[in-house]
Amino acid sequence: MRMTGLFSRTLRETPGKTESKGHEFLLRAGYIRQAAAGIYSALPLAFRSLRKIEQIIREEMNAIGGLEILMPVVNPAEIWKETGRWYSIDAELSRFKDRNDRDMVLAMTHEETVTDIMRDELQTYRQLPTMVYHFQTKWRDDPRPRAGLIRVREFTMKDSYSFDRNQEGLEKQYDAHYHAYFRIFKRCGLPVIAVASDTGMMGGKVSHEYMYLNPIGEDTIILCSSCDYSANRQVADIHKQLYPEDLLEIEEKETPGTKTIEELSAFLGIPARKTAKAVMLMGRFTDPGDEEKSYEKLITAIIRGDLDVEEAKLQKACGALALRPAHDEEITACGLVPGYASPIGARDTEIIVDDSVAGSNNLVAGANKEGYHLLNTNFGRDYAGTIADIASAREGLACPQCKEPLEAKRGVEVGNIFQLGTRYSESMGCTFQDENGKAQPVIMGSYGIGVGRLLACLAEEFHDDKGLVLPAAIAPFHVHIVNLLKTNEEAEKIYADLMEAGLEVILDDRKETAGVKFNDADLLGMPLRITLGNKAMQDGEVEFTVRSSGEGYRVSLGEVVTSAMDVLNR
RNA sequence: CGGGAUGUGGCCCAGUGGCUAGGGCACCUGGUUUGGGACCAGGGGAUCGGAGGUUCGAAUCCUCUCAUCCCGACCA
Repeated sequence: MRMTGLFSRTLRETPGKTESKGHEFLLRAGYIRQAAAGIYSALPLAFRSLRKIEQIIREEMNAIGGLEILMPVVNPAEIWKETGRWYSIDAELSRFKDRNDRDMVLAMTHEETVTDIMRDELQTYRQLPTMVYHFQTKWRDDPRPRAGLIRVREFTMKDSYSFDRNQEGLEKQYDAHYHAYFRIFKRCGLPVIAVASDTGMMGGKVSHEYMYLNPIGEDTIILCSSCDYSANRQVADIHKQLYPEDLLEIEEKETPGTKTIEELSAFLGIPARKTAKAVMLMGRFTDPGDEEKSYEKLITAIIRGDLDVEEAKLQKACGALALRPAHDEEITACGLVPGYASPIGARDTEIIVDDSVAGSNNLVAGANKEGYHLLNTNFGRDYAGTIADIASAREGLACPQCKEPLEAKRGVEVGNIFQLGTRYSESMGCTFQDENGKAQPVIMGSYGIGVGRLLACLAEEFHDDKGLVLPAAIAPFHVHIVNLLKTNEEAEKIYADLMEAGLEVILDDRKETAGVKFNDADLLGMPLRITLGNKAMQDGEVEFTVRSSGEGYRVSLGEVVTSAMDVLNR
C-alpha cells in the first residue's frame, strides 16, 4: 500500500479521552475511529491486523477439528426464551420487534443459535464429536464501555462450540481448546495466563479465562507465587484458619457507636476474626411458577469479621439472578438493624453463612438493637442458614493449595473456555440417539476470543513512547519504506521486489519532510523500516531499522529482500 | 442507574454579556526548503452539541435535553 492512497491520517496530538497508551496510539496512528460509546470502526490498518489475528485463530481452530460457519447477529427471541436467557439477562441483551411485531434479539453470544442448528442436524452418536466456530459481531449493551477497544459494546468474537456424547469427549475438546488458545496467544505475541473463572451467565461448571496481566484490566486475578494456583477473584479460594472452641453462653452487651467491625473490635479489644458480620443484599429471583416473572428477597450473608464477601460467590450460593445493595428500610423490614445486624431474630430473609463462621465459635454479632451486640454467638445453636464459601480472596490471604500468601493482579480477559454440559441442550432439546436408540442430551462446550480486545491488548503490550511496536505476525504490514529521495523511482522498485517476495509493504511516497515520515513510521509500528536516503543510495545501499530494538544498519540494494526476510523471520 | 467532568472548524485548545468567534496543528495555492513533526505569503473550512428562555444584545446567564469521558453499580 502506498501512503498517498491511505486516507486515514495520523494525529500529532493525543485526542482527549484516552485512558491508555495502547488506545492513544491506535487512535493517533489512524488504526481505529470511534463511532459512539463502545462502538468503533476499524480503518485499513486495524482491519489488516484484525484479519491476521483472525487467520491465526482460524488455523488453530481448524487444527483441532473446528468447522467454520457463520451464524446471524439477529436472532428470533423464541430460542432465547427457551433457554430462559430472554428473562434472566437484563438490559445488556438488546431486544426489538420486527415489522411483524415478533420479538427479536441482537445476539450477545451464540449458544442458542448453534444449539438450534444442532438439534435439527444431530441425530446419531455417529455424528459426534463435532465442533463449529465462527467470527461474528456480538452486541452487548454494556452500561459502561471504557478504555478504547478493551471494553466495548459491539465487537467481533471468535466463538466455538463443541458437541459430545459424554463428559469424557467434552473434556477432550475442552483440553484441545485450552492448548489451542495458548498457541493462538503465543503466535500473536501476547503473554497470557489461564485462570479458573466464574461461569456467570453462561452456566455450566468448569471454565477458564485467559488473562493478559496489565493494570488497565478490570478483573482481579489471585495468584500464588509459591505454587501454580491462579483464579479470578470471583471464584478464588482461600485457605481459612478456623477457630473452634467450647460453646459459651450468649450474652447481650452494650456497644455504643460500633457500627463497623473496626470500631467493634477496638471497643471490645478483640481481633476482627472473633466477630461475625452481616452483609445485606437484595437478590432477584425467578418466580418458580412463571419464569417470565421475578421477585426480590433480602439475602443476609454472614462472614467472619476478618474476611469480606465476594458477591459473585454469594450470588451463586443463593441462586439469585442479580444482587444489589439493600436499602435500610428493606433491612429493617426483615428485623435487622443496620450496623448492629445479625441473623438472630431476622425473618423473611435467606441466610448464607460462610464456612469461616460455621467453623469458628463464640463470635460477636449484632443484637439487631441499636448500640448492642451479642457475645458468643454460634452458628447452628443460635441461628440456621446455608453454609457456603462466600469469602473474597485478597492479597496476603493464604493460598488454598500451599497456604503461602496470595498475590493480586489486574488483568484483561482476552479469551475464555466453558464446559457447558447440558445447560443448553436440555433446555432446547438438542439430543442424539445412542447405540441403544435412546435419546441423550448432547454435552456442550463453548469457547470465545475477543478479536478486537486482543488487538487492544497487543497495542498495550507493544509500544514505546513514540508509537506502536507491533510483532510481525499481526502488524498490518511487515515493512515500512520511508523514501527520502526526490523521486519515488528507487522506492517503487524495492516496494515491488519485496511484495514479489511475498512481504506486505507500506510505502511512504508522500511529499513530506523526513521528520514527518519518521515520526509516522514510529507511530504506525511496523517491525521493519527501510529508509532510502541520498547518502546511502550513492553507495548503492538502503538503511534498515528494526522497530523493536532500534537497531539500524545498511544493506546493499541487491540484498534488500533477503535481509528483510531475515529480520522478519527471527 | 447514582456521583463527577466536558461539549467551540478534521485534531488540541483560548474566549465568563458588547465590533465580523480566535490561536496552534491539519487542509488548499504559490514559492523556498529537504535525514527526525520546516519556512514565507495567500486561502478555504464553525449554524459555538440541540431546544427553549432572559436580554437592546448570548459561545458566555437560566431551564430542559442529547452526547462523550471518568468513578461507582454492572459486565461472557
